[in-house]
Amino acid sequence: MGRPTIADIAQRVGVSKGAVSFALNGRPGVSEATRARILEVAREMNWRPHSAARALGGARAEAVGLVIARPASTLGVEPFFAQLLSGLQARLSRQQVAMHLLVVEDSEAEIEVYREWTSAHRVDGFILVDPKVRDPRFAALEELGVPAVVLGGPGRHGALASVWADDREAMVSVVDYLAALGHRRVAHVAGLPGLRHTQRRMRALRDSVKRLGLVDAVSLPTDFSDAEGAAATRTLLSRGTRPTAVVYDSDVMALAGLGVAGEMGVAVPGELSIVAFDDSVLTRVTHPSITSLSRDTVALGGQVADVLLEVIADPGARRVVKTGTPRLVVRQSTAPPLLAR
Amino acid sequence: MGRPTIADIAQRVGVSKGAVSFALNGRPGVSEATRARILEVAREMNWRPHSAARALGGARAEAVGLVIARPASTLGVEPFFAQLLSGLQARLSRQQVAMHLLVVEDSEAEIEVYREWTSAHRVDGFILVDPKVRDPRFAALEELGVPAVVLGGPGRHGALASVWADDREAMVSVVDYLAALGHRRVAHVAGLPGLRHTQRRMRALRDSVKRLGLVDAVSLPTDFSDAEGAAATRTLLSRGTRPTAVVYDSDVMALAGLGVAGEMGVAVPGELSIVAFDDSVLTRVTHPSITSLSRDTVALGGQVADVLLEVIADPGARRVVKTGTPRLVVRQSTAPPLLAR
DNA sequence: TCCGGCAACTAGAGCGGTTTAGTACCGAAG
DNA sequence: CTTCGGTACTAAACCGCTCTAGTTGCCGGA
Repeated sequence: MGRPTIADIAQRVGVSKGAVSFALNGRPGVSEATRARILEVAREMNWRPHSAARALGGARAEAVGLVIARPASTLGVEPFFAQLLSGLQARLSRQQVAMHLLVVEDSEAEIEVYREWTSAHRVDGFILVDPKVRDPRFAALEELGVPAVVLGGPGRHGALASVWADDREAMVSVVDYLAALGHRRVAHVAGLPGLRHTQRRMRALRDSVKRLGLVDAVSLPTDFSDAEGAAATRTLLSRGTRPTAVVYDSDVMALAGLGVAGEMGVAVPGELSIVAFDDSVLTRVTHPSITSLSRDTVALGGQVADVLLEVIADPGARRVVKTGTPRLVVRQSTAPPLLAR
Repeated sequence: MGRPTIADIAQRVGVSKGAVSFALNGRPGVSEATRARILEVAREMNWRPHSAARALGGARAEAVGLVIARPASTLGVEPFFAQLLSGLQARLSRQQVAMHLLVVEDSEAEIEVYREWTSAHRVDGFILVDPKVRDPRFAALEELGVPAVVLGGPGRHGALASVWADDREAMVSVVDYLAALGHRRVAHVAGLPGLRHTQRRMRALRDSVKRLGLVDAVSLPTDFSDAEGAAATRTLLSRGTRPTAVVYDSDVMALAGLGVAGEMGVAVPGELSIVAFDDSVLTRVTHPSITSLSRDTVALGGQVADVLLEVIADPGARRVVKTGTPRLVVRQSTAPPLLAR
């Protein structure tokens, strides 16, 4: 015989399948004596629920979906995703909720996966990352009527819940700090240009530069890889008038930039100050250590999980949570520019 | 009406459910004309299979499971997992196979999850990581009769498939290299002591030291965290006779060790050579850059996925794949010891 | 003309649960 | 003694799909 089913239990106890179902799900309809007997036999027979069968009946899948439309290789490069996963898992696994993970080519494929997993009751909700400027995924998810939470904001995702950090404020605080140190030419090695938060950071930089009367405000978009981060840094440092400070949209790129500076004989922080927009082990252990905007990505993952579980429990709720604004942790890579004028 | 089912299609086309099922699954039993008509209506109605219903009938879940028994926080710290995931995803998503991911407390909980997901047809197979010295998970998986591949080896996992790298040979090559440079006191900041590969590395170090007639061969176990890596380094460097070279079981710990050396005024590589057992962006971009054993973790993930898919396709197959031995990439953190005697 | 064989299709059981409608029984109230 | 109401339980439908055992109709061959 294969795995025991409730029918097997029912037969052994001498009751009907229905009674067994009631007993196992702790709902009324059986006496305490019978319930105890059924539970005992179930344990004895090593019975376990068949989630597919439950799903057929319309029950929860006890899983959430995370579909990422990036080249699979970026998963490994950026600590961000790993930490996010880490935070998500910490919260989800406490409730015995699993996570369905898939990396796809593009948003179109991503939407297709949303459709499939939803109609197959494979997951109870989705986590949407990397919101883009005109993002077709919002509408798709709303149309499916499936619980979802958008990581990154603010607002404007229709009725979807979201968890977001204030990128604008963060960028402003960085530029303010650099300006206060005496920097007048600040450059920005940005991430993927299609992403909303990249756009927000670029805009915040431009606005700050104007407000503070600084000279330069170039933002170079990249794909977040160390290679493009290094290339962008090389471009910036090869110019006639170099920036005296560079803000990187990720810690990996900042690290790569630091390497390029060393290679080109540009002293950090003497001739060039470096700020990373993301904090991790990497920024702490290098020499010089890198001044970073620190946000607790693991905690962020936890919050996202929380909000998603809430929305799943009560699909009416529209939660928009703003997480703590990343705060600047000053380390050795920033200093007043030597040649301030 | 909710989502369309094959019954809806059948009604619309004017055939039976069975005919629709045959048509959609490309099996004989319907004429080409009918098949075309059914496929068209299915597309028109935006039909998608309900995987739970299929799973009930015993079909593939088109998903594999990865259950990790480590504190969720380590996921974010170590590039290893992120890269592994990256490689796994690259291969799996090509076949539209998803991944069920869960982080649990301990091996016991892990085994329980194996039981549940297996009996619920939630996944078609498992990837087992971090094989331990006396590991109850092998027997559990075999008993369940579910396809699985063990990452780490060699052999001795009963009938389970495995993918492994030769840790012993790798460690030997490191110690040989250090000895050739003139080092006589080599220390080892190891990973979790319960893991098989940690044991193998420790044994390989002891054997090499004996074979080469070196002086010292201490291995300090840690939990892979940067904190314990730093602490272990502090311990080693506080001794009366310091090691002149330290081998770290992970890149994060090597980085932390490098930081500690700087903090204690120990010159690298002058007074201390550092080797990392894992390669990633981290080791490349620091100053000095760190000599590392480089293995392509992303490719490793791909191989694991391949083997698992094979074993799922043909459960009889017992595949044991040995991946390329990590090779030493020499960078700036290793040099002959200044005070060789 | 009749029969065998095959292609094309149908009916319906089955997968493992959940859930609803219905039944049997019991004690208390009228 | 009947009636009511509640508890404890059963039988069976149902979820969406797969798959087997039939059934039908048509064609070719003797």
